[in-house]
Amino acid sequence: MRKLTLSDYQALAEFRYQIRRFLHFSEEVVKRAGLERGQYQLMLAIKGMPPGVRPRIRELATRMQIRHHSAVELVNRLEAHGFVHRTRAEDDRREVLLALTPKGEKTLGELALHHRNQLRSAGPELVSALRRVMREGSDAPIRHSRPREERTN
Amino acid sequence: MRKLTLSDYQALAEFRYQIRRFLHFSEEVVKRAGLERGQYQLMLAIKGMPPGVRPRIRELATRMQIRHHSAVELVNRLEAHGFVHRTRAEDDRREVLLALTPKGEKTLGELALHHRNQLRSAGPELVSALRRVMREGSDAPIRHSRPREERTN
DNA sequence: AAATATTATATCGTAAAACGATAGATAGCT
DNA sequence: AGCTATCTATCGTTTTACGATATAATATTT
Repeated sequence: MRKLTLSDYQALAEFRYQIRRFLHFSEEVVKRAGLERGQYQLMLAIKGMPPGVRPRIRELATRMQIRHHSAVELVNRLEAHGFVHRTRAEDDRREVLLALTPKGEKTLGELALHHRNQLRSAGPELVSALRRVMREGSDAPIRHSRPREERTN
Repeated sequence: MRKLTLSDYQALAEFRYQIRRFLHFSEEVVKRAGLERGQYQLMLAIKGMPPGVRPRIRELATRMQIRHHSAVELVNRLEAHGFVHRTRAEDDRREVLLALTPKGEKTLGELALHHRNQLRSAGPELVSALRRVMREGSDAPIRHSRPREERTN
């Protein structure tokens, strides 16, 4: 808990590497489909919104962990390209509700499928990298006597 | 395999959310320490480089999944702030080897500790979100008869 | 009901991080 | 030696998010 060992650093670095690999993959696929990286994620957030939550701008901003006005800009671009459309909420007319257009549905469907497949194959490595971060330097003392073989590939 | 169910989308979206939460946390902590977000990661990559690999620019670019010249710029800024220093490799004088300065070591140490603690607490959610992505829509048919309760919190 | 505060969305100018194109320097090959 | 590949660097640009600020609708207070 006090200080980190070299193995801790390696675990953290490996985890970061795995995340960046996934994100990099994502960016590639998304760009090849003609979208910005955030656009896919926002569409996914709309479609995959937890049940019972209305897809407002603010809600999406939270899910994206960005400021609401950054979400606005993203939605502007998505709408301009016909992936999404806005509708004012009837009850609270400040709210703007987002929905995917058929075009958006189609594009999202293809991209999401790619992503799931990628995660199916890259998932285990990601999990084990994270597990190692969580495990390293735990209360249980590290067995220096028999260092575990860590394979990078 | 063919098409995605709503549950698939929710799983993917939840996973993305968890990742963004972690990255957002990271960015906050890093910025509060006066660094850019990439700077911590690059220092981590130097320190946590797999054993036997020399910390060249190119190697770090790979680990960061960015172009080498983006890594160059990052290193420029890191060096300018005294976190890192370059040395030419003796044998191959094209190579630039990176090393952390004492200041860099100290800053990295603190940040890495925060990150590990965060991953200790947020890790399980991340793992389960990923697990769900991997599991959903598997060969095993989905039991529509008794829908599983998914809790979001 | 008017005044005020709060919440939701939007606009504008700016900054940071990465990129593409390109250059320069060293090493390896024939 | 000359050609090619590799490693690092520079420059100008794009992208993405941000801060500051604005507008509109709703809620609260007096």
